[in-house]
Amino acid sequence: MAGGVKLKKSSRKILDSSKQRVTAQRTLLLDILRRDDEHMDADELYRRAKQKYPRISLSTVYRNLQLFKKMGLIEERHFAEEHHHYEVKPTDEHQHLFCLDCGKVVEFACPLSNEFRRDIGMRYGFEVSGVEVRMTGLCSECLEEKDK
Amino acid sequence: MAGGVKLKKSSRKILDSSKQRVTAQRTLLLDILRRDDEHMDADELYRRAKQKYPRISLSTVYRNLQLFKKMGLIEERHFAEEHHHYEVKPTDEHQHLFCLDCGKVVEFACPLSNEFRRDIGMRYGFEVSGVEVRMTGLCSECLEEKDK
DNA sequence: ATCTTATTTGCAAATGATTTGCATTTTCAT
DNA sequence: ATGAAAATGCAAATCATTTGCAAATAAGAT
Repeated sequence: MAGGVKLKKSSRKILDSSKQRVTAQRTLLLDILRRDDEHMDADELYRRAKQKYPRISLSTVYRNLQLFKKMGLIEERHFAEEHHHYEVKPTDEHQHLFCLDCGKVVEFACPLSNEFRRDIGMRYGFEVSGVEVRMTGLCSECLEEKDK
Repeated sequence: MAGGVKLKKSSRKILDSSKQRVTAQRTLLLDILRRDDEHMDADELYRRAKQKYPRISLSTVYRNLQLFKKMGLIEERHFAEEHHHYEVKPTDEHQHLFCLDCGKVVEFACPLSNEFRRDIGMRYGFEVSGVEVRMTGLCSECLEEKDK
């Protein structure tokens, strides 16, 4: 198996079929985001992109993040820090739980959120398009750590 | 009834009894936050404080917001923007719904969140201390606006 | 009421994340 | 292949927030 990790559809194709210009940098960035799907921040993405394409600039990273966001490919998350994190738009909705001590982020499914969305939307006359649930606390490891 | 708007307990007392130094600036800032309880950002708080105390500096605002946060008096909200909003810690938990078009923020009660918190905490071995639900969408007015 | 010292303040400069202007390069439809 | 429109890299700008430092002030001891 030559090549690398597989992606269902090549990032090139995604870009091409949404009539966005296909540049090496843009394709690479989308590849990384789709392959290493974590909660990456702009700088981390930049560092990873540089490994393959050392001349890439941070502005290009930011500009493409904006584009992917507009295209609906990724979502921007506002965690407790001052910078943002991005993740490929999940087909299966999931929410975040994170540890205030070690910063670990756990994703969890939240089947209630749809029901919920409808209920709240109705009540306030909103057409709700997104639900985000963030829980914070201490993970088991950090709790143990504390008990010492 | 002379004076102004009433606060259950004076901000001065709150500060004093938690052995924080009571300065004019600090008291004023806490007063404003408690009185005009909205989702204020640092700059808005600064502007309002300057009306009473024109010499106050923005750093003082930021430094005291940090302090109030540590004291558990206020909470920092990370909305979609690049700056933060603050609100007096609500005794009754509530969540946020907001309009992507006009920016309006609606608070709603979310009785489910406690049930929820326990369930998720259990499942992942977390001791969950905070739940935040953010819904985004379009409010009725902006929806109408669109239909024109 | 005054002295003493640690804290807080205001200001200006620093920082960190993100954006922008511009000259150059690249893509893509012709 | 050619040219207009869009994307890139770089450096400088911007925006929110933080920090260093000297001067001002609060609170406890005298």
